[in-house]
Amino acid sequence: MPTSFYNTLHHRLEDFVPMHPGPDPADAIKGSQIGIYSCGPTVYDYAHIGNFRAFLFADVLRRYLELRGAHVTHVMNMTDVGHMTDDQLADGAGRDKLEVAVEKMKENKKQGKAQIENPNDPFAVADFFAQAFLQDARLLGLGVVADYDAASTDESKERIIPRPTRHIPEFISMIETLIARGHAYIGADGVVYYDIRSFPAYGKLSGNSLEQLSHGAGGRTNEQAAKKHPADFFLWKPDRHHLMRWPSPWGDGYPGWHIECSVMSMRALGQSFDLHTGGEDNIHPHHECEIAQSEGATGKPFVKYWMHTRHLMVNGEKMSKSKGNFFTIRDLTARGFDPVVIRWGLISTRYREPLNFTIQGLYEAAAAITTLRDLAEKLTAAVAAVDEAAGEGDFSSPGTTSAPLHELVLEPADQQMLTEFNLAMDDDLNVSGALAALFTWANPLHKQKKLAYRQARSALQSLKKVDHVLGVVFVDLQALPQDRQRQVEDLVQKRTAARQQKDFAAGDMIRKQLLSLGVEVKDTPAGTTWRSRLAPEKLSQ
RNA sequence: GGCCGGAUGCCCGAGUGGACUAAGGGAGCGGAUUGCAAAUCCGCGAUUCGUGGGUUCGAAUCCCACUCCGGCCUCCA
Repeated sequence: MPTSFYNTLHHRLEDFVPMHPGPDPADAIKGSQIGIYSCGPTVYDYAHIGNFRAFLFADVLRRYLELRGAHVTHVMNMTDVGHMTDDQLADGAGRDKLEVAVEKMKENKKQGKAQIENPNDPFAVADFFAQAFLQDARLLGLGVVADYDAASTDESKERIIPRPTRHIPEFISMIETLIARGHAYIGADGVVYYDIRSFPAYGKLSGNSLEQLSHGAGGRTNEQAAKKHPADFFLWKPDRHHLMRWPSPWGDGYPGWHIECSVMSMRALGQSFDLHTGGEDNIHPHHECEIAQSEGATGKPFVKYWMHTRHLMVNGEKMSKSKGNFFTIRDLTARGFDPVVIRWGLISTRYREPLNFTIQGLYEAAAAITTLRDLAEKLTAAVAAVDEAAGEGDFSSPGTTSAPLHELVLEPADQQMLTEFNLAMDDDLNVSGALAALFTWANPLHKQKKLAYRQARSALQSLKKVDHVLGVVFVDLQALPQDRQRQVEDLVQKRTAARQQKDFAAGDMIRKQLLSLGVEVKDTPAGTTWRSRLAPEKLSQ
């Protein structure tokens, strides 16, 4: 069963074979070294769920390859160079986006809701939103950010999540190379342009020909006397008045918005690497231009597999601020949805299908995750009971058990589930199909009253494996704030007291109160327990 | 105008020629359990896959036409 992905470069499903395969000829992914570069966020504002769909798709890809035994080096940029807002004059007219962000910050400061010390400093503004992004990404469990946090030096962090403003000299040097190799020229206006006619493959990724591009009916490839071809794009633009600017051989100015990914990806992953991901809007022009730049500069094939995710819709419409269907991660967590729910909502639809995001969908996600977490709890308890008796210690933390997890021989049912899960994932990351395999497996376990130790241990191990990809079961939920926790415990006690006196009306009232605090109680023969809900109380009509 | 996707039950969403009397999740309904809940258990629900043709022994799956929806074509994940 070959692993296949849809490669945008060739517009078809292709078997995935890593450039640096593992030792086993029957399974090239196991033990392979795989480089992935993902187009990351721009840090002019808070990232929204649409952005995160793209980042999470890359995360699922990366985690699945890890599950298959690959050593993945995952790189994601964070664009902090201000690019332009105006699409009518594509070659860098209009206002700088960071300039807009700076204005907004200044306005906030005036209104007393200052977010940073000096809102005039574009670097500080970019840094503010970069930190906000990292926070959101941690909540959603992006592996690349975990790598970043675990990295011990600034340089290693910079390889994992590079920031363009820290690599300007490298951009300049690549532009010089492109000029030297005849792929770039200085226009009559002093701007350095890429000469797309020097790179005949330009347009391959999006299925465009140069002919079509020059006659684009969108009318957006504006004729400019300074350029040789209307679709030539700029690499460096001298502009002494630009907010962020750096010295260069072509005058003080700023880089084009494609060069950063060419430079930073090759810097971390080498001149040729396996996978490059992004949103579908990146295909043209961004990735098209990246290929032209990178291959123009090195003369080598740049990326083997290009993967792009479809855009996200909200309630059947394009997400936009004016329609009121624009969500950030903090919007949703503030409403009481746990980040795991958001993660599930964004990954459970296959990346190449358009995703219609709804609040209803988040409730469904919460229900599905709760089922799996309940099962995990049951399995863990069954295993812990025996381990404790045998003095084997805590199974849930690897390394403390006498039998390391990876040496376990799995039960046939578990093995079958993993096989089916992988089969679906091998089919261009069919997450929905993979989840079906998981639930089909989970249901009988749920129903089973008593679990044998062997069975529970094997099942737990299997669930952990698939959760390496899903990242929603064996992760901590958002903790209640201290004061809220005390309030909850107090209420639970009051309820227990009321119930002991058979005052069920009072008890039920308190249960409702707890529900509105995001907490549900469970009465068992052993007593009352409570836990946080993954989704807020549904407003009843 | 060019290029590219999509349409499956109440909702989300697999399935791309025969094991489909269509996976899985959610919501719903009836019953068991419960002080009532939650969780769990048992049971129920698409003779049908946007519409119309065609190919085939056989189609959700292939072909043609049509309708509708969405994306990209130098802001965008």
